[in-house]
Amino acid sequence: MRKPCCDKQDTNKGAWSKQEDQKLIDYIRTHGEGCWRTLPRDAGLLRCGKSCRLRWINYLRPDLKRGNFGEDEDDLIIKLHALLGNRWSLIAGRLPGRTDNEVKNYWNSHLRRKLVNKGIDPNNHRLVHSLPLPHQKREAALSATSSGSRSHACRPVRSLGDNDHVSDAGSCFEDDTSVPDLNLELTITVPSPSLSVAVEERRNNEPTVSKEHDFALSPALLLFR
DNA sequence: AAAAAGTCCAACCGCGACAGG
DNA sequence: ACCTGTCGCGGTTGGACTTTT
Repeated sequence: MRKPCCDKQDTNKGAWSKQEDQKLIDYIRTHGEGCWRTLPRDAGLLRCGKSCRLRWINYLRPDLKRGNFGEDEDDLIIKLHALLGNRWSLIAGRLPGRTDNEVKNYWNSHLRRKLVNKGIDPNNHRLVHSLPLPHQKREAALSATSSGSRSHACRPVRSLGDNDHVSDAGSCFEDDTSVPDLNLELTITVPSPSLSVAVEERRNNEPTVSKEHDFALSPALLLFR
């Protein structure tokens, strides 16, 4: 049995108050991020570290770009999802000012439906052969929302066997029914330091089976660099 | 106008990865 | 090599808000 991450009886849960936000902001401004475990106590917050981290990353960080997603961001998310699956942190990493939670929510509430309406299966980004009839569209769209069929989204097909072979890139584009117009080189222009680091690490070290790294040398993804 | 249904999003939970002892 | 603590991620939930009936 795993220990709880913190002493739950002494922590607040639910929505954050303005005072709590301010305490967290003030503390991080002074001391920087890090050591989420001790931060709540040091900052005088009755929250668990996880909760503080989440609040900061998803809501309080000064570099967050809030507001509606643009068409270009939509396209980019769809393309990255086709490539990476539900690895929201990686996808968000390509969208400056967006968080993984925000991207995930946006995908589940908007983009899934958008794809379904275009006759594309959001799970594997392939064209659905029999497009829904107009009266069926709404039903299909609804069933694709987060509250409809929660989860079961696309994971890139991988064969992580003993040799750690990765086949992410081809997973969603294996046949002619996949989304045909992906042009990652044109769309993605700003190299991510973190991704570059990941790739460099992978080059310098022994291969490891790691969530951060296992896609890094995928041929298609090397286009990002 | 009110109830029901649908949507959105902040926050929580559980798990895996990883570092350090 | 194993254990433990911490962090980060993705899945899921709860409830506020909006739209439809």
